[in-house]
Parts: sequence; structure tokens; C-alpha cells
Amino acid sequence: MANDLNGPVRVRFAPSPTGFLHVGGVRTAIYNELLRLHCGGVFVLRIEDTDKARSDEAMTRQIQDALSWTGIRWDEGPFLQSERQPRHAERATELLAADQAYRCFCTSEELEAQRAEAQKAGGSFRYPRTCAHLSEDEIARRMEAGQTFVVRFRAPEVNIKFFDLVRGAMEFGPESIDDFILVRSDGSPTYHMSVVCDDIDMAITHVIRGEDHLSNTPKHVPLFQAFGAAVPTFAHLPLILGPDKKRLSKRFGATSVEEFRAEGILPEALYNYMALLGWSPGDDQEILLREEMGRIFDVDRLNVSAAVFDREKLLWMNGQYLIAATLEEIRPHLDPFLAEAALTGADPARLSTVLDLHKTRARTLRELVQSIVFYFRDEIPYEADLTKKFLADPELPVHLAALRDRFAEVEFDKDALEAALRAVAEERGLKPSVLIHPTRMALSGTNCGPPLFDLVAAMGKDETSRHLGHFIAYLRRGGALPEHQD
RNA sequence: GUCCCCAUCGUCUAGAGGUUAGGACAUCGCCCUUUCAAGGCGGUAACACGGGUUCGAGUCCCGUUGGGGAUACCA
Repeated sequence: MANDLNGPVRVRFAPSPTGFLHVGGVRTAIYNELLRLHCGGVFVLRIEDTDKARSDEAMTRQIQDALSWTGIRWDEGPFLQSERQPRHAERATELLAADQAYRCFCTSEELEAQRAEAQKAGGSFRYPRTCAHLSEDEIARRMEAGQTFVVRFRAPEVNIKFFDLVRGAMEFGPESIDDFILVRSDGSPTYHMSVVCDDIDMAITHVIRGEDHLSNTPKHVPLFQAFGAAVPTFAHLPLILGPDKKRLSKRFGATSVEEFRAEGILPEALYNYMALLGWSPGDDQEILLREEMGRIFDVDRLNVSAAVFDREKLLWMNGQYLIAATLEEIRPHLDPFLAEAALTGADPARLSTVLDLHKTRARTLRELVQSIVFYFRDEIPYEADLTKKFLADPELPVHLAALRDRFAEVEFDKDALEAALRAVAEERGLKPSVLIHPTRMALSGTNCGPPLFDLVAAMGKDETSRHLGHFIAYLRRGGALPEHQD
């Protein structure tokens, strides 16, 4: 059995363009790339767009964009399967000539009735080979009469064996398949015909795909053989499940690359997380970059059973990447979120400072940007529920006014600010926290965030003074909105 | 219905006959701390069930149960 992973491989990722790239597809692409990275060779991208009704150029473009964004690189393609249909038809004709395939004149309606009957009897339906042995004359007569036909594969009555990297040696009895259709009555090749034909033409050595194709494989293997081609090694990846242990669905949140991107997940984090959903390096490493995974990738460590997609862990991992990243590194990914928050023109130095301050507090780029917008706004909106305790203290405005005056006199670095605040507190017989909490509210509008003196220093002298002034006025008004709103 | 695949903490997983069943996310507690995170330390938590094989089974075999996939002139 072919399981030679010492030499270079030719692998392919063959998604059908359905509008967005599903995480399951991403993971399949990742394992293809990882094997190619590990063994050397070629990674082919092929778009299975033969279902014209739901394929278009924009979707093909979208798949490429999504793959590129995720950091997946292919060597050849994209090849469009639709453009190769003449080739597939030609190959089917060869099979017909070699009597490995035959014309079938049965209608869909007839077949449907037979299928229903077989099901009712409690068995599975196999095409009864009604047209398997029509005479030349019969065929000619029917064709002349204008009867439409499909081309069926003459499936051999033998056990079908193939090697699966995930599951080992597989063997299926001849009853697992029937004389399936290669060419439809409109002359278009079916999926089975197309994949096998393309995999042969593209000299694919390893077919890595989802487990939903496992039961298609007994159809593909004899087809490879009928063409006298080498049968590739397979790897059928278990499916990705939702929290309900059913196929991952939209109901539990994002399922496509585009959605994760829009949420503010970094591509490296998504790549890392997806790669570990069904594969593990064997030691306790979890934060791994593409290159490192490519180096240590080992198909023997691919998992056999389905995995539940865990959003929380992805978010955690994204947070880890966020913490480790410099502003420079994530800037391209950050830009769309900055634009959304109208911060495109923000001072880069200030941006860098505050981003660093808030990095450990966010799990996505979106959260991160939302957490820093207040540094760039003229007005700080206070979280009303959290200001009640400050309003209850009638002395507080006086204390804060004193603090504001002191802040105006000191150098704006965090140590000097801290010394200043503590001094004011001591002079007034207060615990520092009596000043610290309302100051945080005045500057950020909320009760959580980075250490206060980092926050104040990052805010800057003028803004701090202004925001404190606003808050003092707010307290004096008893929490009401300013009267003049014109 | 029939065929096929799968089964270790809630989740992702390590484990290739002898382990106090390890790690990570989540969760809980403690430390750090002006807050919230991050970080550090610790806790709760798993071999689906029943039969074999074996001196010994999470690991091998067979059932049961449960989950998933496939059963198209879709891909």
C-alpha cells in the first residue's frame, strides 16, 4: 500500500465555491499545505465549480482571498474544473471505447421508482444494470430514436482496497458501489468523473479531504484503476462539529473565514487553532506558527474522531497572538477596525502607546479598538450605573478639583503622577483610592482598564485636565446632562 | 431502512498492555493589584456500557449504546 511520505508530494485543495470559505475547508487546506510543507512538492488549488448554478467568478475570487488572508499558499492553480469539462468528456469516451463504461437509457423516473421500492423493502438501492449489456444495434437504435442516455461506469465486482492515512488500510465490498454515472444526459461529467480525471491529470499523490468523501472513495479507486493510473493515498479528515455535536452551523456563531476576519481574529491565530483541531504535535506545544507546524507535521498524528469547534479557545489563542504582536505586525489587520471607529488618522505614537496598554485586555482586534477609542474623543461618555457612588460624595468635586490643579503642575509621567495623587490624598486625609476611582471614570468612562497612572500619562496633560473638569461639572450637576444641548 | 466511520475531563487533546491517566481552553480558589485583564500558584473534572483475551486492559477482540457520515443525472 502506498504510504510513501519520504519524497515530494502533490496535494490539492478542491473547494466548491459556495460563497464563503467554511472553517472545515480551511482546516482541510491547512493539512494539505502542512503535508506539502513537510514533504516538499506541490500544492494545487482547484476550484470545483461544475455546479454552474451556484458558482461564479466572484466566489472563486473570494476563496482565493480567504485562503491568502489565512496565510495559506498554493503552488499551482487555481484551476477551474468547469474549464476542464471537455477533457473529462473525452476521458469518458475512452472508457466507453474500452467497455469500462456503457450507455444507460433508463430515465430518472424509472430509477426513482426502483429506488423507492428498494428502500421500502429495507435494502439499499443499486442500479440493476438494466442497460449493462445492450447490443450495439439496440444502442444505435435508441440513439437514433433520440433517447437520451447517461454514461455509467462498469464497476468491477471485487473488494475495493485503499490506504487512508487517517484510518489505515480500508476495504469495501463490491456492494458498496454500483454502476454510478460518469456523464449526465446533458453530456456534462459528474463530480466523480471530474475529480478522478483531474487528480490523474494533475498527478496528485495524496488526497486529503473531509470524511464526507470517505464513502465516495470506493467509487474513485476503481476509476483510477480503469484508467490505469496510480491510486493516490487518501486522508479523510473527521468533521468539525458544533457544541451540539452536530455539523457546525451558523447558529453558534461564525463559521467562515470572512466572519472570523470581521470579528477581529488574526490569521495566524485562526491557522494555529484550526491546525490543532484534529492534529497535535504530540508534546504540549499549542502556540505554533505555520512554518514550525510544517516542520513537525506528521500525518500519523491526525485524529480519527470528529472535533467540536471551541470558540472560547480560539478567542483565547487570538488573545495570545494579540499580546505577542507589535503594532507594526498587526497594523494591516487593525486598519479596518480603526477605520470603523474613525481613528484612521490617529497619531501613531499615541495609538501605539494605548494599544500596548490595552492589548492584554482584548481577545479580538475589534474589542481592542473599541477599548481605546475614548483616548481620541472630546467627550467621555460615563457608564451611568457606575457613577452613582461618586455622586453620593458631596466633597468629591472639591477633591478632584485639587487633584486637577496638582496634575497641572507636574511632569506627565506615571511616577510623578502617582506621587502627585498620593500627595493630594494625604493632604486631604483621604485614601488614594478615593481619588483613583473617580479619576479613572473621568478619563475613561468606565471602572476597568490599565493601571491608572499609565492611563493618565497616555491621556496627556491637556486632555486629563479637560476630562477632569467635565467630570467635576457632571458631579456638581448631580449627574444630569449639560443643560445646553444646542 | 441499508452501508460505512467514530467513542479519554464540559471542550481540544497526550496516552502505541503495567501511568498518582499528563497538558490546554473553560470553570472555581489564592497570589499580584486602585479596577479590569494579563501573569503566577492551586482545585474540581474523563477512559460510554457489557463481555472476553491477558498475571495485568484507557490501550487488543466481540457485542450494546450513543454520535456522525454516505446512500442523487449535488459537489
